[in-house]
Amino acid sequence: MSDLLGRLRGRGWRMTAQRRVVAEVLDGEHVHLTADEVLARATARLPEISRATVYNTLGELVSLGEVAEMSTDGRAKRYDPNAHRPHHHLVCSRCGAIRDVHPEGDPLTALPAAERYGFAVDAVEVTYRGVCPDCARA
Amino acid sequence: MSDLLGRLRGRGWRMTAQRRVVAEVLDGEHVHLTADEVLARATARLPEISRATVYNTLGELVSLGEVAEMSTDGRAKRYDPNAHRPHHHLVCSRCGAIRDVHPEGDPLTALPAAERYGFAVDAVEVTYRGVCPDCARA
DNA sequence: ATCTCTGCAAATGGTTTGCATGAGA
DNA sequence: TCTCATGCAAACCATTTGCAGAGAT
Repeated sequence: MSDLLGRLRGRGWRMTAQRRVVAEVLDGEHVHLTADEVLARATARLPEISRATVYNTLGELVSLGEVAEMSTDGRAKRYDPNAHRPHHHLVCSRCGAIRDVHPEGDPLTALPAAERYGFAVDAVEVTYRGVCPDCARA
Repeated sequence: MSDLLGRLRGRGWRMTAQRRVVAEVLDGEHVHLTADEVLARATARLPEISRATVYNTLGELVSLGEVAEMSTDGRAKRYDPNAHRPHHHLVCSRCGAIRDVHPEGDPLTALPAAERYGFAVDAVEVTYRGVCPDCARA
């Protein structure tokens, strides 16, 4: 729990039952749910929530900068509530498990000026891929 | 030109007019086309090529390891023919322009063992984001 | 009271698939 | 010849949108 709801309230975000449930479902560490998974968990707590509302709310949280969209693997986008603290991702190539990681050093400095093509670089996304302990054991 | 076709022929890849055109369209440096763009350029050279064939062929090139799929931004996947030489991407946040870049040092070493959660890490994808010179000027 | 969020359902965009035909090795 | 790639169209999946009504501030 990293108090996503508290932060949202502090920003004067309009609160409704649906929006609260989406934020609750999303809050935590190492959480990377798809929109569909968010809908499923939200429906469990509040049956009268609709798919469109989940998408609307996710989109809003993303544009508020409170949730980050990961377009990592094939199909559906995943939503990561840890947008306020920069981190990277470690993904299992077999089962798709995802962990948040914090590399040492500033990844931006790894790109030499000669390789910047005149871009003003201000962010970097890093995804490490490998096999998780559970899959390695099996 | 990095001779994608030559490599494919060398691997005994079944050659047809359609497959050759897709490979030709894709070959080069800093090429990151969507399936739709590949179809458009392929159609210009060979009108009787179909969308399904483009998708089939792209999928096959990806599973052969000759082309890499980038799931970077929002909508459509992009296809990168430089899969044989590891590199990262530099993307313009405004216009979406993409360049291939080659950071110094091994990016894999940037992830401390204590942050690996027991994973056997074997690859890393890096996307730098910033504003390209053209957009900065405007 | 006002402003907007919500639900429904239909539309959209990207990608995949089934099947009969036709071309490669 | 025998296999497999192709084309067409329909299916699919994730996501977006229009609209009328309910709900929050």
